[in-house]
Amino acid sequence: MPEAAVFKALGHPARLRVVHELAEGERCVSDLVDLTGLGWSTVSRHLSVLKAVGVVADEKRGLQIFYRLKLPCVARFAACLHAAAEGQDVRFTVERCCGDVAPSVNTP
Amino acid sequence: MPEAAVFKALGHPARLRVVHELAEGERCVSDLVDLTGLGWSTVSRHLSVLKAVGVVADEKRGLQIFYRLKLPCVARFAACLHAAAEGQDVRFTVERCCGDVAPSVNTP
DNA sequence: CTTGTATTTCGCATTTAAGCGAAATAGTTA
DNA sequence: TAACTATTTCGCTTAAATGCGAAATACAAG
Repeated sequence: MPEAAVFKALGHPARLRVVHELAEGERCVSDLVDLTGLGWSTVSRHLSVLKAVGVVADEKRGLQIFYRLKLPCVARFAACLHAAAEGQDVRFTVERCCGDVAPSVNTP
Repeated sequence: MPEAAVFKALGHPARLRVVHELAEGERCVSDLVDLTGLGWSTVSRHLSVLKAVGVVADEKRGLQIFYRLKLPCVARFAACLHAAAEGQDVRFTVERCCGDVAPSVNTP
């Protein structure tokens, strides 16, 4: 059951917030420190957890390290759960499981 | 970030195995004890975790309590992750986010 | 009403995760 | 090369999760 590690990595509020933020685009560590309100070392550890299971990737450019979302399906699934929690519904076609997709949310 | 609790609940090998098993159909607790090889009290606790976040539901019928998967999208997402881990791809159309769907797996 | 079956709750020991600040690292700019 | 910036690693403390067996609960069958 190796994919349990992915769920586990996402099962922390701060890490999930980071994933949502990265769904909007690349961010450097200091952005994510601001976003979460946690300490540098803590954020760094969270990022290493996400990276270890392949959810994010990092790339050094200039002085900073930029993180990006490697598995977009994670953000879609999170939206699905969020909609389910609100009694709403999400309809979309997944052309490529972990690639781009055009989601839409509707009330039931 | 309330959906983090769902990810957290799924982020344990035994619970994820249970979810996969329930994707095949209803099971009673003793089935899941056999499946996981864990003790009754441990399985019961895992089930209560899954139930608390709305991933499964239980129903007492006769002498036993049957558990069923309440959020099918969980099983689909797990299949997506599994495929991604193997370098494969899953294509499907989600008509209803947490309802039935016809998935298909292909090599890239 | 007593017994038996299926499951959950409790209490405890062990392991694992979270968070922080200090120190280390790596690469940049002066 | 020295100082600076961005980030990670280390060491530590505290909190939470895991697993078990024993006891409790619920309820059906005799």
